[in-house]
Amino acid sequence: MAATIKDLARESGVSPSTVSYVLNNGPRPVSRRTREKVLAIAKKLNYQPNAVARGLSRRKMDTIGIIYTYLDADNTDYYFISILHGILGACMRHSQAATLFTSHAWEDVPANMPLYCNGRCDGLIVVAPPAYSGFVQEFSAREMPVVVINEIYPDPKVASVDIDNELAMYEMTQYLLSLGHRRIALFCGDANQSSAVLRERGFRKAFAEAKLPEELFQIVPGSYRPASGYQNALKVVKQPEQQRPTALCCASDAIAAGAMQALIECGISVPDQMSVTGIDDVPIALTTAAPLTSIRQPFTEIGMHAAEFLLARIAGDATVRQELLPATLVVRKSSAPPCR
Amino acid sequence: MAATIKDLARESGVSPSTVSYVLNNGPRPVSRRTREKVLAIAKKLNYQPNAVARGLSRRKMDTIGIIYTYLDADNTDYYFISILHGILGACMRHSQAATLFTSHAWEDVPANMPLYCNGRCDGLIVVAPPAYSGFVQEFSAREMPVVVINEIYPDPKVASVDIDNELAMYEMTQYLLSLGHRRIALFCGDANQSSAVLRERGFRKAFAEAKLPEELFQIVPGSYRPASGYQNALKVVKQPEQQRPTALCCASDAIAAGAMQALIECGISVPDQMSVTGIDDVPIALTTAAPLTSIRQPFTEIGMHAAEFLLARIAGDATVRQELLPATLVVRKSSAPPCR
DNA sequence: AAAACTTGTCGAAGCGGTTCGATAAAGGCG
DNA sequence: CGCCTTTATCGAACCGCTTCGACAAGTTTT
Repeated sequence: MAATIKDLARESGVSPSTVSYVLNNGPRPVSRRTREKVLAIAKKLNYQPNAVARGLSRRKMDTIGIIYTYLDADNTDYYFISILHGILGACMRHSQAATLFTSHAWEDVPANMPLYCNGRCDGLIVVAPPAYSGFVQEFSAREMPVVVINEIYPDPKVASVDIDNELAMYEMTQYLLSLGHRRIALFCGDANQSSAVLRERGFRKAFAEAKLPEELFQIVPGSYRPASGYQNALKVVKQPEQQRPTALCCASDAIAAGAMQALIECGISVPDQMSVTGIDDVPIALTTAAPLTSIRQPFTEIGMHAAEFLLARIAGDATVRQELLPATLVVRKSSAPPCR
Repeated sequence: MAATIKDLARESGVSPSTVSYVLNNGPRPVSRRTREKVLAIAKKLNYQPNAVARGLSRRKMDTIGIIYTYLDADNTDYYFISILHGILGACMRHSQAATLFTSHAWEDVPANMPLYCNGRCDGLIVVAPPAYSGFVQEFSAREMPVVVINEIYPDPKVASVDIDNELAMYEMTQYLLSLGHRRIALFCGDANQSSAVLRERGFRKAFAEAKLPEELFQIVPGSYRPASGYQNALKVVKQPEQQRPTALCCASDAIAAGAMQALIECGISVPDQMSVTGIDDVPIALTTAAPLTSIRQPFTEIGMHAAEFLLARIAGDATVRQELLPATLVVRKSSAPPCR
């Protein structure tokens, strides 16, 4: 069995409390002789403090929880793992552990609320919940610090990290317009994600500012998955060539990859006959038939900042931050001026 | 503050121990009246047992740990997230939490040994460590149950889950030979992963059984990343057409995607001028210029089985299982008979 | 009817730490 | 040299829950 603080106390001839003071460097001073003796014995016994006992006593487990749902591997793989990487990096730097909570659907989350708040975690990061989910505020009611990733929560008391989705799509649309495209289709993401709503808004804004008539663009609802892009592309392709858009502006790289697959199958070459753009800049963007023009999301930073915010709040910092991180346009070969 | 078992006891006029018996259905019997009274109060106070106190008392946290390293997002994204999905699914079914431990390199893992064994976790899953890492056995020495994913550990006392890598590559090679290919290049994965070693062995075995001379195949060392496939493909392409292989048999889809990118850039069409195959069957296999012929790894099942094994051991089952899960060939458009 | 269980409950100890109050020894100061 | 402060240590209480021993009351067994 693992050595306990009592074993150390007995072996080194001092009381358990003194051992504790040595191990934690305080809060009471310890004489040099005692300190060295205890540390030597600790090393000899290969002592490791029990995190659970420590957590119970301090009411702090040095652990944060991460809540997400496994929607669809095609969609969430790179996105989630990169954010996770950012979160875990920050956790490691601060010697914190991370516990993962998953469920099949966001609807299951409220029922598990007690699970998240049973003392195991000191705070929570919620990754990409549906727009403005109500359960987020319940955590505050339970005095559980929370940071939301992937949307800026309307309640300024909820910390959140995201990119400026509206601006991102605004810039992408402007870029396509600057190439000379006039008829552009927007392939939207899941309407229940605030990112999808904001991206659509950015798209419309660019058109409005360019004073182009609404007839020129098509807003095609869908989801963030490749299948959505595939199906929507097939529909668009059926349109008579006069009305057909010259560019598909997709709300994600996954959508764009699906769309491009459909175009290839229909014998439409990218970018000669059709430009295609995505958002996210995930690895899939590099392996499509024509590498994707996209907007790079700083996933790792997003995760890292979220974790840093959360840890600061847990440590007592009362400021609630809501942060938009910069996203940058990456031009590749899937976009070109229209040939018509 | 959250209600404790003492609050319940006071409110319902019984002792804390009786409350505990009610909440846990035992181990002592409780009268129906008392039970109902306590449960009513618990509901009224929105009581949630503190997992940390419970864990300390029972010496069981209902948590498993997952150890992995974040090598490279291009490589590990889908692979890891799918395994994670399988693990978490099993955890949720058994009401267990999962804590993630990451580090930049496997070399850092031994130093963190105490962190993994400080009472936080009841057992560990190690995902894809370098071949036969020594630290795995240290866990056994600390009486910490462990399951290794991605290799069958030589020590039969270490539980492990994997596919039959040798057989998988053997079948893929046989398939290419059956198409009529004779000159085939194997693009290997990281030599320190046992999967890479076994896949190479399967490749050689197929050639040996077909009684084909060794001159016909080329074994090209590399890593599991796309860049490795890209660079190795560029080298292969430079060979005079007479000696150049007619098929690139890649040890992973990521390698194959990189290789295909290079072939496209060199104007070599797949599969007409060159067949390309992968292993893993991850989403990237569907978005390459020609969809990849690959071998499907049951990632989710691998994770699920690993978690089930681990939880069974934690629950007291002494049997140590080492399991090979079936992997299946998926033929797509990146492979065809050679044209020469 | 006494002995032997069973049922239902309580108090106390324990899990492995942290931390507060008390205390003794050592050092500083007028 | 007393008085006060600082330093170093100990014992005990506590974090919130589980579980064991004890015991009273009710139920069987012999």
